[in-house]
Amino acid sequence: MNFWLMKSELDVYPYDRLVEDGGTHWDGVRNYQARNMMRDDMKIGDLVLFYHSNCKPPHVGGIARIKREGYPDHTSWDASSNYHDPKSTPENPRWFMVDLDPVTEVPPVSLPDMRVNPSLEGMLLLRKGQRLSVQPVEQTHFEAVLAMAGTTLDDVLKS
DNA sequence: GCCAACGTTGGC
DNA sequence: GCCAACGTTGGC
Repeated sequence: MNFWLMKSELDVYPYDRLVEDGGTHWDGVRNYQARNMMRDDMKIGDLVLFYHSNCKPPHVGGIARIKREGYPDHTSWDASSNYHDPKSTPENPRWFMVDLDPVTEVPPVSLPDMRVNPSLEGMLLLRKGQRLSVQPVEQTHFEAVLAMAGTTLDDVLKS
């Protein structure tokens, strides 16, 4: 199993919405690194730290799970979509997405708290200047974030 | 609102 | 294939 972090702006698509919707397809990612991870590396059952960006403070607010592996992002060839890319077609899709399910909400684990936790040293999220909205997370880091939220991997897997 | 970091675009 | 210009991300 692999572990990931996915960013969502709090006022655009918060974890609450993922719960209300009973899962969602993660459309609109238009970055090649992020695309490659969604298309090639994310597997059903992988766990995701759901990260709220653009809020004070930014924080992990929930855990999600990959429900469906990478497939073409249909919004990329939808001319009426904000995410439209004229270079992407159904025959030759350029962008991919995955489906996510909510697993459990967690008490907010804030970015400043994560920054000062020695067990998170080296975590991609904490690197200066990183902007990737989809990131791999090492299992030790994933578990350390869960510990900060007062839970464990075992508990999450059972929920 | 600022701006550093980074990715993309397009002229050459 | 280089690189300047530009746009975006996202913390602060």
